[in-house]
Amino acid sequence: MPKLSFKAQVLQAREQAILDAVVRLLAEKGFELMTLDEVAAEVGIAKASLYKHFDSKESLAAAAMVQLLEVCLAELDRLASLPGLSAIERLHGVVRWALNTQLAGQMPTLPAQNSALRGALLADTGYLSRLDDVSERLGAWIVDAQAAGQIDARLPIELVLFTLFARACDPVLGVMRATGRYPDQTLVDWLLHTCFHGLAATAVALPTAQP
Amino acid sequence: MPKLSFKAQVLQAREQAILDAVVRLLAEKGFELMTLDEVAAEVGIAKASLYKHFDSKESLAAAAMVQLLEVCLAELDRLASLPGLSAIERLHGVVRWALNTQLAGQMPTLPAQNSALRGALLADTGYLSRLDDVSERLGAWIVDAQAAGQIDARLPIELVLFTLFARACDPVLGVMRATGRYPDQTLVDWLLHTCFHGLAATAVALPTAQP
DNA sequence: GTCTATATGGAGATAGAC
DNA sequence: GTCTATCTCCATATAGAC
Repeated sequence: MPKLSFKAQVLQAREQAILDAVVRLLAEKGFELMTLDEVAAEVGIAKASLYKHFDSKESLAAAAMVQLLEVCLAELDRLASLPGLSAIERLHGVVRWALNTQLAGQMPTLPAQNSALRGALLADTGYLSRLDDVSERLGAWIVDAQAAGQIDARLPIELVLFTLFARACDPVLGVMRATGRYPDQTLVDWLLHTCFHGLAATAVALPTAQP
Repeated sequence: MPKLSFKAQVLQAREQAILDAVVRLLAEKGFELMTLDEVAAEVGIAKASLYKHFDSKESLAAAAMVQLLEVCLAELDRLASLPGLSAIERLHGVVRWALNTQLAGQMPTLPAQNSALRGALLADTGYLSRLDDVSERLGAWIVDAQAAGQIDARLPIELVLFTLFARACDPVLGVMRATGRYPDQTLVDWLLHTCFHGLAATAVALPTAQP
């Protein structure tokens, strides 16, 4: 790739700072309640300057979602590269990563059916292609796990996939955390357990807290 | 109770129509995107007239949420009155009712942590007392189900309770429905199954579609 | 209580100097 | 590209006649 001038590097770093702030604010307040004034304030630039980097609030949020998917894809790469993991163990790893990302305040909730953001995302090919990529790779693991008798083969792949997406932003984590009664990693273990084994009593051991 | 004059009855019917519209719009678009113009249009009255019935958008939404909790309490009454049901069967019944309510477009999503609605709800004693009521009654069933070995006794009651609330508005239902590939009741059965038994393969039979 | 008309404020987006 | 200042729209909320 071409060498970037110092100025271009500064510019890119600023854009990165903007996207980080947007991801955080999307996770904290959601698209509707996030204001560009807040974004500008958090980055430390003028609101008007945001428009030199992005066309609109929607495109700004879409770029942030693309960045999140990139981070997700990197995690999928990491899990895929770990030797000796079964398909279900990789899926556990993804959910654990997602819940920890949520704990870190960096997991936006899924855009509601009616949000203005939804339309922008569906029109953004960069977003869609990465979403497809994530779905394809998770889908393959789901198929493998079903073949291995680890995921219920009576459930359609897409149901499993959407459920994993939904659990990544499960509001239960935030509400339970707000009680202040349990360590973060215990909550992650519990949610991981209820995601794959439900609320019913089972012979399955609860996962023990992992970093 | 005192007999209502005809005029008072008309007034009460109008308030009921308003609350129904608000519940529907809250379910469809959420609090932030719901506008009072829409509410007024749907009811067929002028926007200003809404303010003769309710002080603000927040109090209007809070009244709608109270109404939803009333419907929920009535369903809890109904399930409690059915003879011969075990605690877990009653909990299944509640989740099934919630999912069907969501299918009917009458289940608003939980207010986000940061929403202006949240503050209004936490300040509304009518809402809080009914929420406590629902929580108490579900909590008792959860304790019973844990004692009977039907709900995992290693999970705190509040975790189970919050999970049930979250599953009532699970976005997976709407997304799966949008694919148009599966009958509504099949989706309800699947979500009921994943709520209590998770995504993992089990020896448990899938629930068969119920009305 | 219901209406039409209006006030008010907030947030996305733009203008134009530097 | 960044800034200050401004425009514009839209949604909540209110005024005042009937």
